[in-house]
Amino acid sequence: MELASERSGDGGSGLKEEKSSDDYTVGDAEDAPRKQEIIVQEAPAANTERSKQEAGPSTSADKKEELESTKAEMGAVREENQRLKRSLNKIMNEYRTLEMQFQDVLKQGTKRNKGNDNQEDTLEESDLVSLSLGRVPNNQRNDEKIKVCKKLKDDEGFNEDLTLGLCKSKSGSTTEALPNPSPENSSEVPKEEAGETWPPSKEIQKTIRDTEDEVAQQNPMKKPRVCVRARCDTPTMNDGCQWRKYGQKIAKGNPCPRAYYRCTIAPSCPVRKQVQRCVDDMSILITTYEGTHNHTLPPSATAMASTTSAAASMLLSGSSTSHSASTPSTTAATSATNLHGLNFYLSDGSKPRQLYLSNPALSSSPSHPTITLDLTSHPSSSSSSPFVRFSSNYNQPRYPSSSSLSFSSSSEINALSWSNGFLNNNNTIQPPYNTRNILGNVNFGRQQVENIYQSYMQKNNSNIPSVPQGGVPADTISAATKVITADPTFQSALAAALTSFIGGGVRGNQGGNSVGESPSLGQKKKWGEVFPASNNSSSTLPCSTSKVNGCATSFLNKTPANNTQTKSLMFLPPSSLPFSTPKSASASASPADNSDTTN
DNA sequence: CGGATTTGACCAGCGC
DNA sequence: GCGCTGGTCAAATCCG
Repeated sequence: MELASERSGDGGSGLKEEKSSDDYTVGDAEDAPRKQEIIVQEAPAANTERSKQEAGPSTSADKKEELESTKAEMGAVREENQRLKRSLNKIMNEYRTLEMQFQDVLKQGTKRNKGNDNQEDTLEESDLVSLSLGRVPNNQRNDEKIKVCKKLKDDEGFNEDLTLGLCKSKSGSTTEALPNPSPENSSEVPKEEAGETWPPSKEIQKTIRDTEDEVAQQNPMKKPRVCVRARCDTPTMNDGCQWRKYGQKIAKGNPCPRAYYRCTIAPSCPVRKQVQRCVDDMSILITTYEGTHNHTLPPSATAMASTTSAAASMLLSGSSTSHSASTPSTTAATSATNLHGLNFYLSDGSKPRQLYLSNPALSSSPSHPTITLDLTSHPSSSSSSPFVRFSSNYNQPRYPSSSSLSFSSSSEINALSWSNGFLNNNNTIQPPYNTRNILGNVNFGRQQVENIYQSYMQKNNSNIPSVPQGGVPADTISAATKVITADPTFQSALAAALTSFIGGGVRGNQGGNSVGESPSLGQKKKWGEVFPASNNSSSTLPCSTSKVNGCATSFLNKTPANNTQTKSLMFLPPSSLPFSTPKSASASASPADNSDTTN
């Protein structure tokens, strides 16, 4: 009832109409039980009404009519209920099938790699559903995952296994799920303005702003934000984009000022980012991206762009799904998201949770859905299990969902380059979090990651050179790869995320010949310029907007020392990293690595 | 001199 | 309605 009206009344964006049946079922699923309640509750109410009427002057014909209409109504609701149940069952069957495939691959991989798995992270396993493409220590691990699945399935509020970790998407593209099909969402389509130079005329700027305002008005929901947490000693993180600083403010609760940047690659690009040090750990740089690039991105920026884009899309579609909930504030909403073709199910939670956002200031915008990409290692993970984690965070009760996608190396050996590369420290100060809601937790072994990455890059005709292969059993890799590549949506989604991390490292591995970098961006700064002497973050805090600008994030901080350790995936020598310098917007384009680009 | 950065002022949203 | 806060603007300043 309420549900139906909300759904139909959501016209404006035309989004809902495009939602796949799968998406529907997510929201509907949750509502199914509620509908039953309603049905049950309705009957007595109707009876009461009838009894009142009986006492009154109404005729028996009227009563019959009313009774019949009520019955018909109930019947319709029941039918709808049944339909939803069937849809859910179908989805769950597909999910289980996929899960089984993964389990098989994992078992194969486990047999070959026993002994390397002791280093596996000891995260709150019972709370994480991990789909590991890498090494999985033992079958027990799998059992645990299955248990978790069951546990989740049994979760109250869910009529039928609604808490999916990963699910093949049946719906259309990510953009279809965007509530607001504004130009921002068409980052892949080169815009005419892309060739224009910044600063556009004031008229143009005004026009742009007006347009944005209109869009904003049409969409009460504010733009989703993608928050990237990374250890970084330099004031800003290099993300391959060109940024122009337009403001700085000291936010409440954080002594370090927050810097505001605009994307200057295209004059009309609405993308903005905020950069601030984490108040809890000054070595952590929190970069928040908002908006979607409406222009082509330099190769170096596309990786993170797709990742953040996907993350943003996840938020958007998640929010749209949440809209379907009849009582958002109380629902354990399970939202599905099409993340580059991959459905990330934002699993429920009775309360909104702040995951990984250790900087309240950055998450203070109440109506900004925020997804956090935590590139710092996880506090409770072992030293050899660095994490890169996605977590969405809606600051509203209506978005009580969170999800995480973590990339961790399972074995110490294979984790070397990863952990040393981008996930160097483990002393991240992060708020305690409840992983109960984290359902989609994917662990990848390095080799698997590389294969996925390669596959993705090939698929996308990337210039980025392939990753050198390591010594992981080929069939293990191929098996995992097979499964992954068998599902293009899964592949693309994973790749989108992975490339954002690997990209810089891989390119850098080319010893400065990185093809993917765009010299045009003027990022010709040398390592020394980027990482001025001090490794002491406190002295180089962006707080004071020092002239040091580019930051490859801590991913690379330890790189030089570790280059010799790994036989494959290594992170570049600093000199090959085109970091930005503070003094030029064009220089602030950082083709290197981790970046952001929101879409 | 042109472009980027800095920084105080201004505006809008939100909570009380 | 008022004050607080986040976000943005734009003149001043800096730098190559």
